[in-house]
Amino acid sequence: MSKQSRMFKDQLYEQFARIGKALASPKRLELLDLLAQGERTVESLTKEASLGLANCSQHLQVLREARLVEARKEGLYVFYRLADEAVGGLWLALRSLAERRLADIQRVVRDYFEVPEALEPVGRRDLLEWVREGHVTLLDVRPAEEYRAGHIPGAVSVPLEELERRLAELPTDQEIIAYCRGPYCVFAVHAVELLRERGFTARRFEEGVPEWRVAGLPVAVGQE
Amino acid sequence: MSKQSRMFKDQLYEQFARIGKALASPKRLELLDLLAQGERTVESLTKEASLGLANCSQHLQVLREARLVEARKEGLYVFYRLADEAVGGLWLALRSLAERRLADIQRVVRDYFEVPEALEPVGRRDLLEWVREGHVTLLDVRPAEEYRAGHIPGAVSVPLEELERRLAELPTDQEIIAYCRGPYCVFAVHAVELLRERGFTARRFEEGVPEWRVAGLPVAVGQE
DNA sequence: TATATATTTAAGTAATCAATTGAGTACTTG
DNA sequence: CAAGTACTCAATTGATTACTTAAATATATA
Repeated sequence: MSKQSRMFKDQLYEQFARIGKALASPKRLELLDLLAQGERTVESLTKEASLGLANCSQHLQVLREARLVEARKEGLYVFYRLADEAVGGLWLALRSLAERRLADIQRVVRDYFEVPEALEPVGRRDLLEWVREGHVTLLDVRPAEEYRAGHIPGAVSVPLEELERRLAELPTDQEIIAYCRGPYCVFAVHAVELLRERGFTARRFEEGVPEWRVAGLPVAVGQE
Repeated sequence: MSKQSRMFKDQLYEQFARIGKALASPKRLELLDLLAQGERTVESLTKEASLGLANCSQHLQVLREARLVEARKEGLYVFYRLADEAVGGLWLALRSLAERRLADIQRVVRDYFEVPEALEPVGRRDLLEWVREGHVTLLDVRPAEEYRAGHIPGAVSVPLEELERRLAELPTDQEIIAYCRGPYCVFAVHAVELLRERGFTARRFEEGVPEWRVAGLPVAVGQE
């Protein structure tokens, strides 16, 4: 092989590896996962991911240099967001490959979730239809900010924190389907537990908005 | 957030990062790219990727620990292959995101390829049909081994190395479409150059078998 | 059984990376 | 303009990583 051709390949794969390197840290993946819910400030990411502020900022720089995220400044705050819908897609592809191939993940999840729930998985199309026809109430239990950044059409926002004192708003004669950030988020699990304790019929929808978006389904933004 | 929940998340993202870390080295990405063409021995990967033998073996171990590749032993040789079709998919997703977001890639490619070719891109479905109806000759110019491991249905194998002395086998009254490993492989570019010099009508199809496979299109295996 | 080949493993070194600390910058509010 | 807040930058630490060389293992062949 020619020296030139080797140089070309080295440069090329070096570039591809910029993305790979950005994906090589658990904390950066957690940040990407959070950003897949919508844009957030550094401070809020810091708290949610249990990072030091400087450390978080540096991880975000790494993601930015790989062009996976972008930032905008508004007053004191810097809001970071995914640079492209395909970034969320890549993250989900990585996650789904890991789920399938790494037995340790299933072990970790089982140890923590231990929720046999036994709910038949809800299909996405079915869900949309049920909601549109008013047969079920779809509950988004994430923080209100994330709901505003994007939610499943027809969903009602009741953040987990407010759920207990807003139970009166919910129907007792209809099934409630709760969702949150995705399969590894516990918000919806807790919501379903609470709802069942209080006599509601409730179950969990395991997917989140990023999965929904990547599947090409409509995502609503803004207030209810 | 509870300490337990933090521990869960740390363990979970740690697992996802196993895949990310495996993708964090240019040489490993090059190995994945080669393996996407079909299984290969360590020695052959070593040469193709310009690596030291021990170094190559170690990179392959890293990929194996991330469960991205698998190995089988046959006599003296160890053959590595992608562990799962989704691994090829993930690699192509990463590559395509990089192509779109990293301006440096376009620069590197332009500097090296400088082939204005001006060929209208051939659609995949069209290509299949033309080949089936005998309107064009589809030429696979990769090493014969890679052809056997998987090729576009209807393609004829003439490795670039053998092309010059096998020109007589090719039609002069029909367009020849050459393809190789994918958009960054130069085999097909050189093949088209040679063919045109010798009076054939030829152009390049930029995709390779991995792209074809991931798109869900049929891939033929074995001899012609 | 001796020898050759393909691969892995071990040990060592230089480079890179994650996280922390403390200082510095940019912006807002009183 | 002074004080506070959000964020970034620089310097340091310890840990991980890439690559090399040399030795070890496994299989085939003479």
